[in-house]
Amino acid sequence: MMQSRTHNCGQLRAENAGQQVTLVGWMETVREVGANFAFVVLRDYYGTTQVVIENEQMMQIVKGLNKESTISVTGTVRERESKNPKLPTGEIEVVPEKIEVLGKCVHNQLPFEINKSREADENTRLKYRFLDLRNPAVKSNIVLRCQVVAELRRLMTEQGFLEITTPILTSSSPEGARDYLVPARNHPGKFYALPQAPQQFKQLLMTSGFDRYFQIAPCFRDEDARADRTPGEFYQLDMEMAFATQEDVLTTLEEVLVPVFQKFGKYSRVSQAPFRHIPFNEAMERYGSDKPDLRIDLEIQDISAEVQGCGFGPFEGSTVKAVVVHDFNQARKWIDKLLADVEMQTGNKACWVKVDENGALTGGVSKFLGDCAPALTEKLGLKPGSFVCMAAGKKAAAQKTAGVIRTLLGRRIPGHFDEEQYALCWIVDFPMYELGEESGQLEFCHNPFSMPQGGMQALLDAEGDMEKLLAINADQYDLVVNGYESASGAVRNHDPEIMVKAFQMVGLGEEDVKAKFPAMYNAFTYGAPPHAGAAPGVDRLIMLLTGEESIREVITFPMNKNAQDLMMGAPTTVDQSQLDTVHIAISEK
RNA sequence: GGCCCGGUGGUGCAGUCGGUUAGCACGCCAGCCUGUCACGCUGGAGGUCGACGGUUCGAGUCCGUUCCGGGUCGCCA
Repeated sequence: MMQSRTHNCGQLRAENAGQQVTLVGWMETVREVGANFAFVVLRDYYGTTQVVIENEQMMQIVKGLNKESTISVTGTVRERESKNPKLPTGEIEVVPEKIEVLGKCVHNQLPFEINKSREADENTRLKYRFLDLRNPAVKSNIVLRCQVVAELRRLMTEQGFLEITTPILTSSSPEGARDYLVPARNHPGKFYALPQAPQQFKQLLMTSGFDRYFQIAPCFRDEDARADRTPGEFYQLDMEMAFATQEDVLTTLEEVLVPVFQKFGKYSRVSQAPFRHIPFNEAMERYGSDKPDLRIDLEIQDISAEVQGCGFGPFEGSTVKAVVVHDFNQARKWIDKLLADVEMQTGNKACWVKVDENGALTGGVSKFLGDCAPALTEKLGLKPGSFVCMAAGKKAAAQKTAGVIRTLLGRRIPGHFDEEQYALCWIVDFPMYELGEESGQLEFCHNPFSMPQGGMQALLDAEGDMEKLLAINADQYDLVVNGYESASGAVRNHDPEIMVKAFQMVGLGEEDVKAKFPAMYNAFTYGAPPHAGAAPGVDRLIMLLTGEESIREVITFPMNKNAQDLMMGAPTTVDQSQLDTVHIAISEK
């Protein structure tokens, strides 16, 4: 029977000297400094405490154990002869009378050293995640995550929101990401789907009269990973408000998020509410992205008019965007790296010119731009030492490429990136429709749940006029923090007639609405409240708070890029009998 | 699926122009050490250099193919 601990390993101080204590934990290191004389560092969740070994009996026990074994140490607290001011428990040590082995580590060679696990190969870390998490530096992100989630719940609840859980086994939704499917045993050939988001359920809750809903909601999407996007599953602070406007939602979220960034953030500077509102089109023009990093002070300028007719093929008839940096003194090699990185990240080529000491264009594509040099100099405010990086193409491609140029230049050239802060903004007025890249047809830009600005009248006015349709905006908004999309939301379309009309614009009709969203459409015909909501991503929020660049650092048991859980071995094959039960046959190919 | 980067003892890395026995740090093992705390000192074990094929007198190094990982584009209503 294990003896209960009297203290934890982060607790004992000089005033405890003389007390009889029992500590438990992992044997982190053994420093042998003499015959039958050694220091053992005992580690638990709370901290570390030094145990001093002074006799042969204790030495025998310790030497028979591998590091990372769990032990119980009962003994006397003693003030240290040589104190360590760097450690909270550095004033004392425990002189053991009894050491009990609780759980042996039978491996004398660990896959990595616990305190340096962050440097180890990621696959190894993920396979041995339980060891990786013993590292306090790894564990602290998860602890912070728990605290943030608790705080989010507290703040939401304080504002009158109810946390309501919604089904995990539900029906496949026809749009959006790929679904994770679960075969239905009792219904051969039919499938449940895991929810990509509780979108329809929360809107149904609004029609049920729950005024303010939230949920720390698991969401499942079968899409490929990124550094900031875990494959498979992630969590959102999903919320929705009845009889609410866009401003009601934004204000509510500002009241929740500002304190969280202030309390838990790595940086002390946080944008104060109300955050800047940037219309989508303006964001694309000035920053080349709908998730601009406002810590970078560079902006994109349009030089399409200035470079027309200069004779440089790629610029003719194209939209041309430029980012200018003054007092530029990087070498050619640096510029080549920049261009290569832009091409890698966007698939589009960028080009450049510099301004020499006489104010003339030089280098890069300067020989093509001679005729328009005065116009460019005027437009961009060029002066000796200026560097201009340009992107050309269709409007959207040029904007996007220039956006990457802006980010890379801003981060690489000193003086343009004020990193240590949280710069928050709302991107608003997203277009309702867009032209499909492949189809060339009108499509919903984001999702069909959003209310078009101007409602039914706007749709009627624009009907049949592609230009006007493309100009219709939705009451849809994203929260952007330091260049990351951190939340997405909208004022929903709660009116079945407007919903049908909105679908008609993309060549669909009432039957399609009913087929795709049967429950919601039906519910809305029974008197629906206008409602609006949003869903901040929890994982990304924790990433921002901790300053981690990989989302896997803030997930307790993450999968790798290929959506495999290396620790559990998922996904796995299953017995034929299990397959038979759910009516699944595996094809050979 | 495309593109970029990487793969060298348990871990992290170096390895020049293709040339002797593949080097360093940490970890591991043994010995020494009574105040360490990134303990120190001495010695030792541990590697089919991701895999296959090619060029060559000779390949960790060059070429081709392939596998694996990360990043990115597509994708993510």
